[in-house]
Amino acid sequence: MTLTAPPASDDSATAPTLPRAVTLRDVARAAGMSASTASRALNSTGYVSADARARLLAAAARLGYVANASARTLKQRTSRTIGVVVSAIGNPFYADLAAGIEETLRAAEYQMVLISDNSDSAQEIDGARTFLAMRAAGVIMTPVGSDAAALLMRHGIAVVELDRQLAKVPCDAVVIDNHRGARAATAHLLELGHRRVGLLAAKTNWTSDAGRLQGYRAAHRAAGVPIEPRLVTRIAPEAPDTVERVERLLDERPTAIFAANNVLTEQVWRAIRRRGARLPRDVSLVGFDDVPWMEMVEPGITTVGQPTVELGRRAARLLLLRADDSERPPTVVCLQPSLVLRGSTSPPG
Amino acid sequence: MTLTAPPASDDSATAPTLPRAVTLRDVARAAGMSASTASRALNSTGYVSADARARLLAAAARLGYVANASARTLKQRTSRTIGVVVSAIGNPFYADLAAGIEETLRAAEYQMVLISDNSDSAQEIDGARTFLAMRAAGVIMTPVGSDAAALLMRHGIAVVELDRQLAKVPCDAVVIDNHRGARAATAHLLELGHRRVGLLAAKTNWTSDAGRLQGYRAAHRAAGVPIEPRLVTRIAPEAPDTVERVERLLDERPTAIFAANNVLTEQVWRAIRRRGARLPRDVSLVGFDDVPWMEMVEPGITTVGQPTVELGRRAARLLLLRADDSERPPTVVCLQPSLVLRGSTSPPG
DNA sequence: CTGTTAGCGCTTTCAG
DNA sequence: CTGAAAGCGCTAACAG
Repeated sequence: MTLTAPPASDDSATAPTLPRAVTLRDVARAAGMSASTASRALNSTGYVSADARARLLAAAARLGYVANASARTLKQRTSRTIGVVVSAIGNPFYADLAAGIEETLRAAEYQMVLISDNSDSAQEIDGARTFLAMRAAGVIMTPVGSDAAALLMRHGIAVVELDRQLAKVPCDAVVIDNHRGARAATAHLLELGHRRVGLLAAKTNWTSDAGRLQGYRAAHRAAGVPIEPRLVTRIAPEAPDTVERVERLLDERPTAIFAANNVLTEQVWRAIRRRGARLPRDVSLVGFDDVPWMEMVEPGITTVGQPTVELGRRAARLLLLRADDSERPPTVVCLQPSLVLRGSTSPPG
Repeated sequence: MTLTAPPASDDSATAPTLPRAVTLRDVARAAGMSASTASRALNSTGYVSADARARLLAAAARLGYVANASARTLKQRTSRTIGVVVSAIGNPFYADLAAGIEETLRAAEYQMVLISDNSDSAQEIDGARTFLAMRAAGVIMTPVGSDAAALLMRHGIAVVELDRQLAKVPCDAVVIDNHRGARAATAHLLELGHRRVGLLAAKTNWTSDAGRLQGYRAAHRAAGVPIEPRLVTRIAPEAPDTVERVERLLDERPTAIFAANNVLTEQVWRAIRRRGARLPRDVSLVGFDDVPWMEMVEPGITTVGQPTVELGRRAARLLLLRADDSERPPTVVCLQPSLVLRGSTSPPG
C-alpha cells in the first residue's frame, strides 16, 4: 500500500473501483521478474531462486493477486472444477449426496458446481453442455436419461453415475444395493404376517426403482406369497395426480405398505394421517431413505437407511481416482443399506 | 453422422476418444467461413447472411460444437457464472435458499456455483477467492464474516448478502424482518400468560440473531415483563456442548421456550422428548424457520415461518438487476415472516 | 456482409 | 535459474 511514488502511482489507490484486475505480469513487474518466473514461483513448479520466489510471493500478496482461472483453464485445457447434477436439491437425500461430494472435493482442492435438473432430461443435457463448456475435470450425476452421460464421455469428460446407473457405455458408478434393501423391507413385513403388502414406487426407468421393485417381488417369491397386482402402484416423480394415486392404493386396504423413496413415504404418511388411520395398528409402513423426520414423528418410521453422505463421498473419490488414471477400468461401488426398525411396523391388526 | 467421405473423414469416427475438442475454427472451416463469422452466427450478434448462418449452424450441430467457456470468459472478462456460498447445504433452510436462487438464475441463463462454508470464515474467504478466480458475474452469500464480501467488492464483483447483513460497505441484501418475527413469537407466548420464556439463540455476530434477540426483548418490554437473564442461552453454531447447554436451559424450568432457528428448535424438541415432558402441557415451544418436520410431529410446532425459497429468488433477482446497472444504489429487501400457529403452544399448565 | 488482426492472462517449451 | 516466445479458443474492432 505504501509505495514509492505517491501521486503518479499506477496502483489501486487511484480509483475506488479498480479498472483492471491485477495480472501475473503485474506482480512480475512489481518484483522485477518475468511472468514465467512468477508463474513458476506462485505454482511452485520448476526452478526459482529462493530470493526471487520470496519477492514474487510478497508482491502477489501485496497486490492481492488472484490467478485468472479462465486463462489457466484455457491454457491447460482442463479445470479444477467438477460438475454435479442432482435431481432436486431441495430433497434432503440429494442435498446429503451433494454434501458428501463437496466435502471430498474440497479436501482435494476441487470446486463443485452444482446443478439441479428437476428430474428432467432436457435440463440434464443442458447441464452436461454447461460442464462441457467449462471443461470440467469430471461430472457426477444422478442420471435421468442416458444421453447426458454419453455426450460428456464422447467429449472425453469423466462421468460417475450416482444412486443409479443409466449410461449405455461402461462408466464408474456408486449405488446402493436396492434389491437387497427392498427385499429386506418387504420380508420384514411378510415375516410379521402381512399378506397384502402394497408397493408404492417411482415410475422411472432408473435402476434404483427397478431394483426396489424386484426386491419386493423376490421377497414375496421367497415367502411363497403371491403378489396382488392392484397393490402395486407406480407414480412418476412430480406427477400431478400423486395424491389421488396414493389414496387409491390405500383404498385397496393393504395391511402394510412399502414406499420406495422418501418422497413417496411422506406422501403415504400424510394420506394415512388424513384418514385418521393409526400407524401401525391400521396399517404398517416401511420407507426408503432415512430422512430426519422419520425418526421424529410418532411412531417413528421403519425404513431402509442409506449411507447417503458416504455415497456422495465415494462418488467423488471415484472421480478423483479416474482423474489420476483415465485408463482404469470402470468400477461400480455398491454400498449396503440397512433396515432401521421403528414403530411403524407390527403384525397386522 | 453420415458424411460424404467414409474413410478419410477428419471427424470423430477416427478414434473413440477424440484428441482435441472441436473449436470455432473447426466449424468455420467445415462451413468454408472464417472464425469471426462463425462467432457472429452462433451468437446471433452482428451481420451474417442467412445462407452463411445456416451452413455454420449446421456445421456446429454436425460436429457437436460446444463453445469453450474459458476462452469466452477470458476474452470478455466476465462469465455467466454466479457464485453462491451458504453456511450448510445440508440444512433445509439453506437448501431452499439455493433452490430459489438456482431457479431464478437458470431462467436468466446463468450458472450457479454452490459452495458450503460450514459457518467458517476461513472457508468463506476461500470461496470468495474461488469466485474471484472464476471472474464470477456476482456472488450471493449468507455471510459469516465481513472480509469475504469486502474482498469481492474491492475487486469489482457484485455481492448480495442473504439472510443477514455483515458487510461494512454498503451492499445489496435480502433479509427477513427478524425483529418482528421474534417479537411476534415472544408476544404470542406472553399473551398466553407465560412469564418465564426461555430464549435459545445462536451466538454469532449476525444481524439475524441480533434482530431475534432484540425482538424477544422488545416483546417483553412491551408486555412489561422483566427478562430473567438465566433464561437466555446463546450457543455458537456447531458448539460441542450444545446438548448440555440446552439441558441446562430446561433445568431452569421455563414455562415456554423460543428457539431462534431451526437447528436449535430441533435440539430443544429432542431434549424435551428425552425428558418425557409433554408439549405444550409441560412447556410451550415456538421455533424459527418452518421446516417440514415441524408440521409432521405431534403436536405440530408453532413457528416463525420464512418465505425461504422466495428469499433466494429475490437475492438472485437483485444480483441480476445489478448486472444490468452497476451504479444502482445498494438496496436491501426485507421480507416479512409470519407466525404459524400449531399445537406446541398453550397457556402455562 | 466477411475476413484479418490483435489480444484476453496464463503456462510451457526452449534457449540462454 | 531465468526470460522470450508461442499459443490455448474466443471475440471485437476495423478494414475491405
